[in-house]
Amino acid sequence: MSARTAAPSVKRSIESSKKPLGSVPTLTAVDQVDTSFLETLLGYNARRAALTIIEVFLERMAKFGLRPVDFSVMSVIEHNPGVTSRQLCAALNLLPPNLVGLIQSLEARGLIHRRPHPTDGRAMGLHPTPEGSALMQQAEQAATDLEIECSSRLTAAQRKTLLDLLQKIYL
Amino acid sequence: MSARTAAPSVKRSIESSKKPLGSVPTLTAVDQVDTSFLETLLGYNARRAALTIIEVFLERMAKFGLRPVDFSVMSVIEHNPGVTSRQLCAALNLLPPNLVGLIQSLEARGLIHRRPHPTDGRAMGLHPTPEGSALMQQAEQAATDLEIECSSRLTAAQRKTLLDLLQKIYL
DNA sequence: TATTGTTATACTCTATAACTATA
DNA sequence: TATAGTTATAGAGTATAACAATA
Repeated sequence: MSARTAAPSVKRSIESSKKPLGSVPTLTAVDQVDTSFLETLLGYNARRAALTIIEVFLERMAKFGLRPVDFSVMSVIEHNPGVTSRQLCAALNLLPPNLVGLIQSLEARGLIHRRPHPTDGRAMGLHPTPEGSALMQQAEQAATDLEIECSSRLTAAQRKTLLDLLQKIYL
Repeated sequence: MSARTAAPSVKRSIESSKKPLGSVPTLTAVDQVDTSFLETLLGYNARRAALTIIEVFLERMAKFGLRPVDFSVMSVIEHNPGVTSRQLCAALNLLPPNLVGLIQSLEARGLIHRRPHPTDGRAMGLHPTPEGSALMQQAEQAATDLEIECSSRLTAAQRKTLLDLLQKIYL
């Protein structure tokens, strides 16, 4: 790690590499940016990795009209027909107000429909339509494909390890 | 309750041939939400893990007045005095317009100052003030501490493995 | 002509408070 | 009283286009 002493390729008015506290600030140029400290932080690395994958996700999923959260919601509905909005929020860590428009949009597109909950009159069960199921079958395959591509520098065993370790953070 | 629990919490992928298409839609209740498919996706897991850590980050860093991006920017400036905005954008994957207000805010708080770049008249070198350096020394320690807490279910070796694997995704 | 920093702006995402109807 | 779903809205985060000064 080359954290402490900045490595200026272009030194103009530098006398020494140590920083006397009262001295006039030196005008240094940075040739290569050192991010080694940030790279020791899980939060930073997890966020950067997530955003990298999501960027590819957005491109590939555009043809399905599914953003990441749409995809997650549809996937949970597909695998849990009859799930309620409240359950979706708990499972995906979403806030109820932000789910309302999303659900309405999916219903308007004919991908899901809402039916009365069998026991709770306040709740609505969310079910995939045949069109929604067909779409998700394609979308989940596409998601799996792009994930493999994004982790092409990992072996299958490393990929599995990564999944397990990440889940130990948030589950 | 007497609900027909047609949706077991841990189930195989059944659906396709088992669902008579013309049948009356069943009103099913879901007891436990199955998110096993999403949990096979790196993007989903990385995002959930990142958000979990960032949530703690926001709490702990509030007393320093540093949000995640503020912290990242200050950390890079601290370890790379004289770095330019453009270099910051490249290193942290930020967009220049979004950095302007952030830099102005940090400067207004007396945490950094901007000085002419030694060779490029268009650019400004970003330098930490003594106050900024002092703040970051505390903030980086706090960040390291909370990271350790958030990964308390991981051994030191596992934590290192996780960092390495995440960097293979985005670096 | 290309790049740095900047302004203005729009769009998305996320968060909070409060309401309704049912439990 | 508590919960499910909803409405309205505010705030944060992220995106593109265009401009002036400098390379």
